[in-house]
Amino acid sequence: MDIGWLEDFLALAELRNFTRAAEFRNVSQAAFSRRIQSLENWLGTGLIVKGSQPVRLTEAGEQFRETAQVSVERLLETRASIRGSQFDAMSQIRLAMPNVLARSEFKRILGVIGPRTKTSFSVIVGTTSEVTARYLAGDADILFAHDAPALPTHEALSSHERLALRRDRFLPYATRDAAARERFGFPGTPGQPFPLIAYSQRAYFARLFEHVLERAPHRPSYKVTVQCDMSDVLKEVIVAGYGVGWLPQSTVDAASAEQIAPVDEKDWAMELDICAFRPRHPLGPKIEAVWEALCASVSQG
Amino acid sequence: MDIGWLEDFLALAELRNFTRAAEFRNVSQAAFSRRIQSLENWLGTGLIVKGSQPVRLTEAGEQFRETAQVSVERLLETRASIRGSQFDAMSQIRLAMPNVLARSEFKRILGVIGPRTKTSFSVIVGTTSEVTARYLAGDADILFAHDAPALPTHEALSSHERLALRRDRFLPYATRDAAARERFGFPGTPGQPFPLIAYSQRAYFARLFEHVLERAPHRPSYKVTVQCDMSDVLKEVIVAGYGVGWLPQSTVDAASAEQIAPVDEKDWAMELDICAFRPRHPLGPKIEAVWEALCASVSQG
DNA sequence: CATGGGCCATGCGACATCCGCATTGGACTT
DNA sequence: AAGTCCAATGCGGATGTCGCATGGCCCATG
Repeated sequence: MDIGWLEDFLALAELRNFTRAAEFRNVSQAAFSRRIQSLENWLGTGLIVKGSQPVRLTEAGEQFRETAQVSVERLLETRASIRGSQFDAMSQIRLAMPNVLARSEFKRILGVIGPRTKTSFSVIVGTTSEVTARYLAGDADILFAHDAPALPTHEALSSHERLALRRDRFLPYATRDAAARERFGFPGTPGQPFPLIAYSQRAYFARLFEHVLERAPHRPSYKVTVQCDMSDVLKEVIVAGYGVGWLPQSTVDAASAEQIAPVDEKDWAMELDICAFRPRHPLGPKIEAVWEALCASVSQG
Repeated sequence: MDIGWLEDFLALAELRNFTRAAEFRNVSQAAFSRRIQSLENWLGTGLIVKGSQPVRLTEAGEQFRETAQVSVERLLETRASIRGSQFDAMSQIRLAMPNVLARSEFKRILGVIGPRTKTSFSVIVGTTSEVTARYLAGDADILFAHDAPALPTHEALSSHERLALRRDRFLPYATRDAAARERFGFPGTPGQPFPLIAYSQRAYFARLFEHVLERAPHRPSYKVTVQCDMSDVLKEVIVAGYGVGWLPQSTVDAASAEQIAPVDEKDWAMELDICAFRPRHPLGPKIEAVWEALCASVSQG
């Protein structure tokens, strides 16, 4: 029996919906459903009332929920405590950040925290949801991520300390070539869709994009030209003139800025923060020093 | 993180020896070692002091031991409790027994318990260690097994209720063919080994056999002819005249008794019990009724 | 100091499990 | 009655785990 199953069950008991709970737990709905079945099989009894909407727990499910909660909490707390007492001897600090920040921001972050500490760093990179899950699972000490207050990266991060390092903007870019920009016709009309360089379905930026559309003056019409979950790849495609795509301003360096420019900033941009997250409990002197350096860099401007 | 890892760690903390703990947990030493590593990796710190003999826990290990103990106990207790409250609705009673008992004793057992209950039975069969492990893991309600008080089937069974159903004897058999028996020369001498039909290394009966040898008047010399972990297979080989092999008397039915007979019973036999085991906590009305039927069958003779 | 035995770690190939995708089956809504 | 939302399941592929065999280490013993 995996304690991940317990966490799955707790998420399901909380959200009362397999699909949302699966999303929360960062697995497919299919896998999630089977994990709950595995847990029921281990217990030897059903936890969920079949064919009820929304999900309801059986009597056994209610009884088990408390034990699951207590056990998971105790195990995770003990792990955190042990890790905390080991921090002095810890050889390296583990940072997690999505690919886009690893490329555009890591140098800056290292400039802030590097000089003040003698430890080495281990950097976990991947998609936003991947690194967030790994941070929440305790695989990293500090998480860096884009985060819009209106659209949190992950609900579970709300119980963590959040430090906005600096402002960023998420806005549409296109090549500077006037003829191409004219041809795209952004933001388009229902009859004339513009070519969109889009994020993959599950990416955090895809959710941000949806959010932008919902708050826009009108729903534009578009046709997806290229889809990918890495901003840097999308940027290259935009540079090559294949269409319009949303990028965090921070990823557009001087070289790229010569080739691409924002389109119609006013209505289609979204403010967001580049944030650092850390657990609220003490993390040992070295990591605390790093965190203080981050805080200081913010307050100093 | 699997709670099996926690049970592994608790066994190791208790026994202070990887090899014994692995045996206790019914896995290879290699797998056991890797599971401890997995747990250490999940915790992010070492639990075992490297290069110490016997095994010693680190400070973190001592700290984690208590949490592991509490969490495992709580989870298993809650499972048992939930299962207990579900017993009325339980469709079938789960019996576990080694192959040899499934073939020779199940009919008798069913004759005792079958008439008094209306539920159906699910029978888990396998090697003794397999079914014992599954019973201990909660996959069965009642375990049937051979058990010699001097050589318990599994240490963990000592905390379970034990009911000796009837006596059995573990003793050497050979074909009735006089010429062959003469040729075997059992119990042999250092110079003239007898042909042994032996149990596989890890089988419970292999341990019993070793125990018999240790208590025998002299250490005989033998040569393994055939090795297998199923008594019934060994019996066929003995019938075919390939050598001498130890069998539980209960497996020798009338048909076999015409072809094989014990050899030198006095010094090479061992008394053992055919036992039923059950957890000490209440198990619900149906299973309690079965247990009472078993008890009654013993006291009535 | 050399040797042997007990003990834990690891390379390797085989096997089981778990995952994601796509789809089905079922209940409820419009 | 068609549409929508939701959980369960068949299937192919990836990932992890196992046992076996072996290697390296320490310690006890001659």
